[in-house]
Amino acid sequence: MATEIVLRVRQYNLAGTLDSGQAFRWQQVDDSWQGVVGAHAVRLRQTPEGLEARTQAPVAHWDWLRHFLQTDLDIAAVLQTFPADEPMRQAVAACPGLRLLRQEPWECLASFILSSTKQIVQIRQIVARLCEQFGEPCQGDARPCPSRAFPTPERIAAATEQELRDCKMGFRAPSLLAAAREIADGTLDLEKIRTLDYAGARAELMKLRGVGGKIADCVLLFAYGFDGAFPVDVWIERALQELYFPRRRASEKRLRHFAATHFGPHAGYAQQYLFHYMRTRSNPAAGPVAKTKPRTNEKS
DNA sequence: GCCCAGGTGAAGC
DNA sequence: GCTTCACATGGG
Repeated sequence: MATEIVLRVRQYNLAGTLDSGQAFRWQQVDDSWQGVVGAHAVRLRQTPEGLEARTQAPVAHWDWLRHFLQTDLDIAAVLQTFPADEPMRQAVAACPGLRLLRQEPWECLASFILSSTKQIVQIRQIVARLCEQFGEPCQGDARPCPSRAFPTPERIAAATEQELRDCKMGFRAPSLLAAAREIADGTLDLEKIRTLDYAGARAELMKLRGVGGKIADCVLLFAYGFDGAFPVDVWIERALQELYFPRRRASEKRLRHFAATHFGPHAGYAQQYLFHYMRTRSNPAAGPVAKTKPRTNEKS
């Protein structure tokens, strides 16, 4: 049993990865990142050797952490499959070592149900309230700040809509409640999703209220490892429009088709680099990003 | 105050 | 098929 390990890994940008809008429970504390993986409260730190991890309570092994962080993935091999165009080159250069995590499906699904038309900072706040309210405390001494596991579907299913709304999730509360109930009563089997192909898995998730194509793709990519899933949100739509179709307005359907054919077998990875690039390329001190509202056929 | 946010679903044409 | 709108809430 141990509480510390160093995971030797290269080309891993821990801060970029934990802060890139795929997971919502990681908080920077000094030079470390504090979060919860399953039932484990853990603190991570980037070192020259790799990633140093410290858990709140002793653990028998570290497979759960390697899996979550995907430290065994050959990122160089993934990058080689990206199209050799200028936007991708810049996106990768903007955050070398950016990775995809492999999250627990329920937590990922629930988090992204809560994500719609919310800024990432607000999603974090809602998820934090939800965990504080309904999550089981993690083992070990949690001072100074309490750490809790993500609440189970059963626990959420047992809550009232008003209790969920009290976590400030607004109109997303009925969707979260319905999803929790379907999983708790076995109507939806999140483990079975693993056995389906991409289209089948996506269709299965989209049966849930409040889960459309975008959220389904996020869950397929961030929790199930469908690398071809390519979530298109407002940032990615803007990225594709500006970087690949600068002269004419492309329909959403056209953008989706382009995304599905241009970025290769690890399109989801490419998407994450583009997303992070778009979100961070503007200098906050220089003011907001120029928001060009999509127009119908700008005259050049 | 105003605009927008890792959207979705329903209603209108 | 496409466009518009409501839906809660809060950051900037």
